[in-house]
Order: sequence, then C-alpha cells, then structure tokens
Amino acid sequence: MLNKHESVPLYVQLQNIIRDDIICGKYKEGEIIPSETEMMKTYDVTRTTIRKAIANLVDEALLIKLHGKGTMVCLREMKQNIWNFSGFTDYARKKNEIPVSQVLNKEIISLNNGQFMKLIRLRGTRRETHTKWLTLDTSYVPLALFPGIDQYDFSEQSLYNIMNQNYNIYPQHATLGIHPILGDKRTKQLFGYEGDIPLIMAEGSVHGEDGTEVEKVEVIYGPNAEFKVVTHI
Amino acid sequence: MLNKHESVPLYVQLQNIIRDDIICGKYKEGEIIPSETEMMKTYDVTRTTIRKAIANLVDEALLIKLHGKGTMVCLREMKQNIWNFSGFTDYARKKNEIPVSQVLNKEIISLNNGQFMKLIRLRGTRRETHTKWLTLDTSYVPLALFPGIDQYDFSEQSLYNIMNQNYNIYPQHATLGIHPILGDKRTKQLFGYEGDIPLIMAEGSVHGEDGTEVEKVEVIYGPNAEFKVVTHI
DNA sequence: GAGTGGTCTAGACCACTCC
DNA sequence: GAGTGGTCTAGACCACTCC
Repeated sequence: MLNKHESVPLYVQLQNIIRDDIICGKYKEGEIIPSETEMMKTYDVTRTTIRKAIANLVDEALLIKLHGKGTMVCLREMKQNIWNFSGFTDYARKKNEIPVSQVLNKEIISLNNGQFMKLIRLRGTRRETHTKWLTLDTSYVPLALFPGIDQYDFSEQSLYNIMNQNYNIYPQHATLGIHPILGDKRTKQLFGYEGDIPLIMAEGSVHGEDGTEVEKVEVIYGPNAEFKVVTHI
Repeated sequence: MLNKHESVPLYVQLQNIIRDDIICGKYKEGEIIPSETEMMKTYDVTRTTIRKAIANLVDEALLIKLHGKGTMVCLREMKQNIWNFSGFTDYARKKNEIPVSQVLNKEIISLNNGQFMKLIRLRGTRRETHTKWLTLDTSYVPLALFPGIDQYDFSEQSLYNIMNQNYNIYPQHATLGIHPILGDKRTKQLFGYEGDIPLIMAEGSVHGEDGTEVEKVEVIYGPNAEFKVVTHI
C-alpha cells in the first residue's frame, strides 16, 4: 500500500509496486494490468498519480499502452549496452550465466591532470566450467575522487559497486564514441580466435550524478559480444 | 498561438512552438526559458499542458529542468545516431553542411510476408562543391503500410519525411544491432578508400508510434562517419 | 519572501476498442 | 454502450533557489 506521509512521492511508491508485480510474475508478459480507474480505487490516489507511475514504467520498457484496450506488460529488450556492469549482469542472468572478471593489470599512473588508477580487465560470463570472454575493458579512475581505490580486488566486485558503496558516487551516464578496429595479437590471444577480424571498440567518459567525470574507459568487444541499441528517432 | 479547436493536442502545438523558438535562436543555449506560470498566461492553458510539452522537450534533449531555478535550453549531444535523417540533418547543420542523398537502387521485392520497397541510398554531406559520403543505407519498407511509396524521389526528400507527410506515420524508435565488418569492393568504391579497413554496420527495425515495424534497415558507416552514443547506466 | 519547478487532487470530455 | 487510455482544466501545497 501507499504511504501518503512518506517523503517518497506516491507515484514512485506505486511505480515500485507495479514493477515488483511485473518482475515477480504477478503480471505476466503480454497481460493487461488493471486499468487506471481500477488502480484509482485500489490505491486511493488520483489518475494523475497513476498515470505518472505508468508513464515511467513505459519509459523503463516494462509496459506498453494500448489506447482503448489497456496497458500491457511488455518486457522489451532495453538499451542493452552490455559494456557496463549492470547491463553485463542482466545479460548473464538472462542466459543463466555468471558474470566474471579477470584483472590483467592494475597500476597507478600520472596523467597531465593528476594521478589515476589504470585498470585492465577481461570480462565475460561463466556457465558451469566454461567461461566465455566478452570484453576487454581499460579504465582510468581519478584518485583525487577515489583515494585508495587501487586497494580493492576488482575480480570480486565491480568497479561501479565499489564506487557506490565505498565512495558514495554513482556512475550515471556515459558518452561513448564507437569505432571499428582490427584485432591484434593481444585480442586474438585473449578472446581466442584466429584470422584478421574486425571488432568494435567503445571509448569515452563515464559521469556521476553531478556531471563529474568518474572514469575514462575503453572497451573492446570480442567476437562473442553483442552490442545492441534502442534509440528514439 | 495555440488553436484549441484543432485536432492536434495543445501540448504538441506548444511543444512545436517552443522547439522552433530554440532552433531559431529565440531561446539560446544556457538561457532560462519563460517559467511555467508565465507560459500559462502567454498561451492561456493550464500548467499540466505546459508541463507535458516541456517534459517531451526534455526527452528530446533540448531542455533541462532546474528545480527552483527554471528550465534551461541545453542542446546536449543527443543519443547522436547520425544513422537517421533527423540526426543527419542536425549533424550537417552543426558543421554548416548540406545533407545529400543518392539513390543507388530502388525496387519492389517479395519477402515471406508481403511486398517491400528495397531502397539503397548513399548519404552524406556537401559543403560548397565537395561531398563527403558517410553512410550506405539499405531500407526495406512494407508496401502494405505505404502503398505507392516507391513512386517518390528519395534523393530529394528523406524517407521519414515522406512517411510523415504522405502516410501520417511517424517513425519513433529503432532497435539496432551493431556489428563490425570488413569493407568490401563496393564500400571501397563508394566511400573512396583503399586497403582493408573495418567498418561499423547497424541493422535492425524502425517502429512507429504504435510499435508497428515501419522499416527494416541496414546502415554501413563509412570511414568518415562518427558514431556516438550517450547512455544511462 | 518571491519565484521556480515537483507533486497531487477532483473533476471533465474525448477517441479508441470490443461487443 | 461500456470500458479503456488521451487530453485538459482549475485549483492546492510543497521543496528548492536566490536575494
């Protein structure tokens, strides 16, 4: 139920309830959820509040509205950029695999504007004993923002988890350029393929909630990785 | 001014007015636009209508809201997928260039589920007498939805403009897979380069407002094209 | 304290879908 | 005709920014 005295807006509370109902399977894929009028009675709020909650879930790609019919559960493939860890985790979970990370290199380097941790990781998914490597990530993290971050074990925890939990900084959006490259000796060896095949590289910056740059990153996608985008026109 | 008797919703009319004011420079980058209260008086509509129009422009990455301060013009680099025409036009305009399109092939073909127009276009930008080709687009457009669309001249008008103006269908979002490929003889000739270099290809579907697939598309980016993405984490 | 956007109420009339 | 979501009105109170 909704709590009108809490500081969390009613539409956010409602949004969470509906989202949970979708995820736990109370409302199933392709099903029409209760109408706005019905929810008005159930949750004792006005239609404006219901509609705001639903609109956000439509944006989250969980619901789709059908004029005259109702609102349907529709788990569309999201902006599925498997380059980041949250996407990574989802991707693995869908396939019933475990996300894994191997640290190839970790060092402190000086760039023109300060000290950075340079971290190179091979990332992929594991199913039973078989590991499939998907991306080769090189990150540059400013020590000024994250003092001592080089002490952590990045094969156990994701970089973003550590930023969240230990520094209270939340990576929020990324600006990436996407380039095609030819694989080299290193990518052949790491991803385990032969011949000259083209790969995709994404490079750019990751920003926190206030716009600060929290990471410079370069991701090379191996031949097994998929790269999908959903975009507005 | 707004026309309350037109079938176009007031918030869409208002949205177009504000967007035009931004594009033509009446409201400049970094400037605060008139407040919601002020617009209520100016356009004689309620705040709900104003807010809906503004919310959509925030989604379009033209405005940003600052609680307590106002709503600012903020032409963020969009999910800048220069693969589509609107992005294309913006891209060209920024660089003071003219978007150009050359139709390489146009034919009617039958696929398993009906007849399609297959359209191959080379697209790029022109500055004075020099043309820079950026992408090679192959589109499949269902004739069931767009009867007679093959009669138009696609070197003069964009495909999406024709869909809008003549069929009242608005391409709204795209689902794309992104793959690296090796260029071949054809891409070398068209984009004018030599040697074996990797390119980016995006392929997928474009959907209308109601989710119908309005186009299957494959875009090959030439060596001159940039591909940028802004994504949430 | 004045002005801004954020949330919410309580209605109204409409276009659309389904029967 | 009954039910659905789409648009819109006319208010209220709030948190936030700026002075």
